[in-house]
Parts: sequence; C-alpha cells; structure tokens
Amino acid sequence: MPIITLPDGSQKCFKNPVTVADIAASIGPGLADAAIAGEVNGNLIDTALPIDFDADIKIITAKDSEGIHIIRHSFAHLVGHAVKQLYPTAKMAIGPVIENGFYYDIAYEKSLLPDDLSKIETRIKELIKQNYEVRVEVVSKEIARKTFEEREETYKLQIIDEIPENETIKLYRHQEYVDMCRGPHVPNTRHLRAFSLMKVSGAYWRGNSENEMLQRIYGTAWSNSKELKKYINKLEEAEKRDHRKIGKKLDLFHTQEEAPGMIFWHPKGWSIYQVLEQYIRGILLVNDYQEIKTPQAVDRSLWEKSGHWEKFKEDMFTTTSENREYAIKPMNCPCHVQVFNQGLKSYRDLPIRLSEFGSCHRNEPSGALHGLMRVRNFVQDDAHIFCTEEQIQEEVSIFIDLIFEVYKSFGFNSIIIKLSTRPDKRVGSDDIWDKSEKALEDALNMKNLDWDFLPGEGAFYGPKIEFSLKDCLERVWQCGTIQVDFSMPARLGASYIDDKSQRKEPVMLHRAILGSFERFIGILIEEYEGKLPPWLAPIQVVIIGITDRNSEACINLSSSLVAKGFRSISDTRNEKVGFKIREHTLQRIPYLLIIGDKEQESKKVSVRTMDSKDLGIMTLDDFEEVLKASILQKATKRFA
RNA sequence: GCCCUUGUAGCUCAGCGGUAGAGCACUCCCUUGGUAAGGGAGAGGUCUCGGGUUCAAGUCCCGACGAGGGCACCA
Repeated sequence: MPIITLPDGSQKCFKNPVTVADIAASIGPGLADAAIAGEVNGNLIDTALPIDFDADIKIITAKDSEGIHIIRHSFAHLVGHAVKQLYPTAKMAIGPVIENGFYYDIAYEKSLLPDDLSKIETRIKELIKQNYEVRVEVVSKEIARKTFEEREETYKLQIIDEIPENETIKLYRHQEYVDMCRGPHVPNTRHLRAFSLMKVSGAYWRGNSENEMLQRIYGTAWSNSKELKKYINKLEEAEKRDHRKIGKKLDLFHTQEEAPGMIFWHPKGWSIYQVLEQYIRGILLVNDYQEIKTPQAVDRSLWEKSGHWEKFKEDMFTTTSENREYAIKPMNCPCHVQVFNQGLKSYRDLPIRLSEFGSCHRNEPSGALHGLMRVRNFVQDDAHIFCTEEQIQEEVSIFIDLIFEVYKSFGFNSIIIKLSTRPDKRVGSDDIWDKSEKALEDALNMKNLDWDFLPGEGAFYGPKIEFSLKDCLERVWQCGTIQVDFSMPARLGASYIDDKSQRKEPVMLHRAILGSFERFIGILIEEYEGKLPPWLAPIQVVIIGITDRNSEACINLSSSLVAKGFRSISDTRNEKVGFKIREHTLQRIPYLLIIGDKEQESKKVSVRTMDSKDLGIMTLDDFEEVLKASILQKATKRFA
C-alpha cells in the first residue's frame, strides 16, 4: 500500500505497487505523456519499475536538467542500436553522458568515417520515428553475463566482471538491441528528437594508452530542436573567437612547419606580450620579488639530481658539446636553487622570492600541440619562494590574493581552482605529502573560495593549487599555480642557518600567475574575441586623415601621442574615411581619431571607438584624458 | 605518441585524371572623398615534400612532415 507524496505535498495512496508511469497517468494524460523518469526519495528511477514503499516522488520530464541528462544517455543507446544494425560485428564498450551530449566507444574492425557517421545518424532518425518502447529489465549478474556472451559483447562482459557479485543489473531492450546501464532511460523513443552526431575520434579503452584504441562517436542532444539549434549556433560563434584565427587576422603571430609548437611573434603580438611582462614585473616588484635570469641549457647532471632526468628525459630537448650532454631547460626551478645556493642564507633572509621570465622548452607529444595554448617553447612568469615550513601558509595566502588581483585586471570572472594531490609516481615521504597538501588546503579554506580536489594530479615533487581559465569552447587550461615542494631543495643541496645555528632545508614554493605568456595571451584573445581593451591593445589609436590636406596633421599628432607613451599610428592612405574606419575597426583598434579640415582648423579631433560609438569632437587634451583613463582602468569595468 | 580529417596565390576557399581558378589583400592609374568596402588595369602558384600508378596526377595509391578534432600526456 504505497503512499506517494508529490512535490506539492499532496499524497496519493495506491493499493498495489505502482510505477512512475502509473503515478503520472493518475495526475493527467499530459504528464503521462511527458514522463521520462521519476525521482523517488531522491533517486532516479525508470518509469516502468514498480515502487512498493512509501515515497516522495517527482516526475522528471524533458524540462528538468535530469530529463535532458536521461535523454542524452538514451541517445547513446540509440547509437548502439543503429551501429549494431549497420555494422553487426561492432562491439559496444561504454556510452556515457558528457557536457552537452554523449559519446559511445565502439570496437570495430574498420574505421568509421564521417560518411558512416551520417549513415548512423540517418538510421537513428528512422529508429526514433518508430516511437518504440524501451523495455527495462532488472536481472542478475548471471543473466546479464549470459545475455552479452550470446551477443559476443566482450567489453560489456569485462564491465560486468567488475560489478560486485550480488548487485543487480539493468538491461535496456531497444527492440532487438540490448544495452546495460544504471539508467534510468526514456520509456519510449518519442522523447528523443533533437540530436546530432558531431564527430568520430579515437579513444583508448578505459582511458589507458596501453590498451587498444576504440572509435568514439560524439553526439549532442537536447530537449528540443530549438535548444539544439542554439547550441550549434554557440559553437559557430565560438569558432570566430579562436585565437589562431584572430591571431592571423590581427597579425599577432604565426607558426610554421620548421618549428612545430613554437611561436613566431609579430610586432603586434609581441606588443601584447610586452605589456603583460611589464605589468607582471611591476606587480612582482612591489611584492618583494627579485628578478633573475638563468641559463637556457644546463648539464644533464643537474637534471639527474633534480629528478627531472629520470621522469622527463624523453620530454626534454637535449644537445651535446665536447662530450657533455645538456638539456634545454624545461623548468626554471633547479636553476633558481643554484642562485639561492650562492652564499650562506640565514633564517632572517627568508622568505626569498626569486622570479624569472624563463623561457622553457618541453618536447610535448605532437598530438598535444594546440595554437598558443600548448606549445613546446613558452615563457613562464615563474618564481620560487624559499621559506620555512611555518611561512608556507602565509606565502600561499599572499599569493592567492595576488593572483586574484591580477586576474581581475583582465576581467576574468570564472576562475577554476583545483587542489591536485599526490600522484603515483612521486618523490618524498608520505609524511611530507601530508604536510604539503594540508598547507595548501588550509590556505584555500581561509579564502572562502570554491575549489575542488584533483586527486593524483600533483607534480612529482609536491601538491599544487591550479588556477585555470576556459577558452572559447570551454576547454579548461591551467594558467596560474602554486606548488609546495619539500623535496627539491634537499636534492639540490639548498640550506639556510636557523635560529639555533643549525643547517636546515628551506621549503620551496613554485608559483606562476599567468602561467605561460603564450597560453595566457591565447586565452585573452578568445576572452575578448580580439577586442583587447586599450591597456593591452597593440595599437591604441589610429589617426585617420580625410584628405591629403590633413596628412601632416595626422602624422604630427600620432608622433606626439607616441612620444607621450601611447601606441598610435596614422593612416594617410589615399582611401575614403569609410574604408579606413571599416579596416581599423576590424583590426580592433580601440580609438579612431578622424581629422578633416574642420578638426584641423579648430585644433580638435573627432573620436570614434572600436564598438562604433561616436564620442564626438574634442580637444587633444580631452582625448588624452579619455585614453589615459581607459588604459588605467584595465578591465575592472567588465568585472562588475 | 595513437585514431580520424586535412595541406591549392599573402588570406579565405573552389577545382578531385586532360593547358592552375574566384573574392579579398598587393602594385599602378583615376578619384581628395566626412564615420564599416569609390572605379579601372596589372602582377602573383614546382598545387607541403618524397616515391608510385597512368599516355597524362592538385586530382588516384604509399610514405614523411605540418595543421585540425578527439584520446593519452601535461614537471
């Protein structure tokens, strides 16, 4: 005699075990039609499974986020249904839900080509049109095993083997196709309408590169076609923000075959880079950092001592000279310890903060390279803080404030913070790891920030806090970081004299704010869609003459702005104003000054902005004030 | 590194067995025009590289390299 309580508090009493479908039907035919699943005492359940106990129940429809999740999951099954009809020898591995959609990993002797994708998509459309019933069945592990043995679904069998013995398994029958899943799933394919198969790619079975590579079909699915369209549209918009495209259009940088993963910075791109570097240099100066510069190539023995040789030998560029082997530095830390090691240090000297705009080379796997985001040569705004154990938390705390101050001036408002803990391959005792992880965790908790653990993702020498930003496609890239390191100072013989006249090893904090200039600029370009605010814009002002009577005035004005430290050029080409305005607007120049006979006579300028706003005619002094203010403000306005 | 896709003029792309194309950019000429493209003419390519098939190869096949999307990796 289950008593069912609905979200509005009303109760219904049933004589026999009921299903979510029954309950929905008892409320109304519309709801019965829309029911995708039920939330029973907080657990999602299929509409067809019986409930024989008192329960709080919510009917899930396509309007609920759980509903869309279920729809996506069921679409994965449909990929299975269609694939097995078209390619009977294919073996289905796993088909989970991901952000915006789903995928299915499939083992098949032939490569699935884009052409196959459209065939599969067509078949899915035929299947869903049949509005067939999806039948759920709760079975024992044995029956599940037998079912997939008959079907020679070897991957499903492997998954079953990992399910605890007495647990039940749910099978979902899509006509002749059977899949296995925790569920719930939609009761009928009529709930499945808005989807698109996006791409095929390779993916290792169980995410392990030692295993065979399966073929992964990615799809997106939504509750209705309007949502789907919105999503596709969003992807198209994102493509326009791609930093590689914008970098080419705005003439910022290029790469070429001869130097894969390394950037040729053009004057305009290098201007952005320089603004960033000078900005960070200024910030570090007032925060008691001391800037240094260390060698590009260092004898292998140092990398052996630091532990890098053992772990990253294959990933370093090496070179030889006179029988000695050198590695081009992949990190700055061992070199910074060398600087620290010069001269005897007292506890009174700590913390010592050494910074370097250090150019590093890492031989990244070719498949990992990605525009400015993942390169083989990059420059870090790197620094190492040598301190005592007691100073760690304070230093981490100061750093977190610093990074937020900097990110704020760029206008980033979604910063993803993760604490990566000890990996399998590591140096240092568990005791030390306990201490380091605790120090970072405490510092984070004191700041009242949203953050997550990333278990096992720490560096080999210590745990780290990562500050990540998203690109236009919402891919997450680590930028800032602070890492505790109790190991490297000892390995490289760093020490200081404590207040009892004893030698002690300092703790080392590795930290970067931007991370790599390359990656950070890539993120900036995508964040702003190339429309960099005046303080970052390679060219802040273009002075446009209307006729060649105005050329001299333009040139003079531009050079006077340059002399005052602004980035300005003049455009005195034999073109119409409209043409010049269009061109420089597309080049994302923040301010366009127009000088015609009128302005020349009145000694004023006509000012127009990058977003086509007309600021009217003003004196030069007034414009300089506008420009100065906009540069000073950085991006704080966007940070409302 | 692995799987799939891909590489034609400075850029964006068409051509997919039979003498290399378009738009924009570039050069020259006309035009001196007031807030997102004025007009005309011209120049520009060992079709990434190396093999092969063919009477004939940007075009088909194989390989290398680069790029794109994933996967794995990311000190």
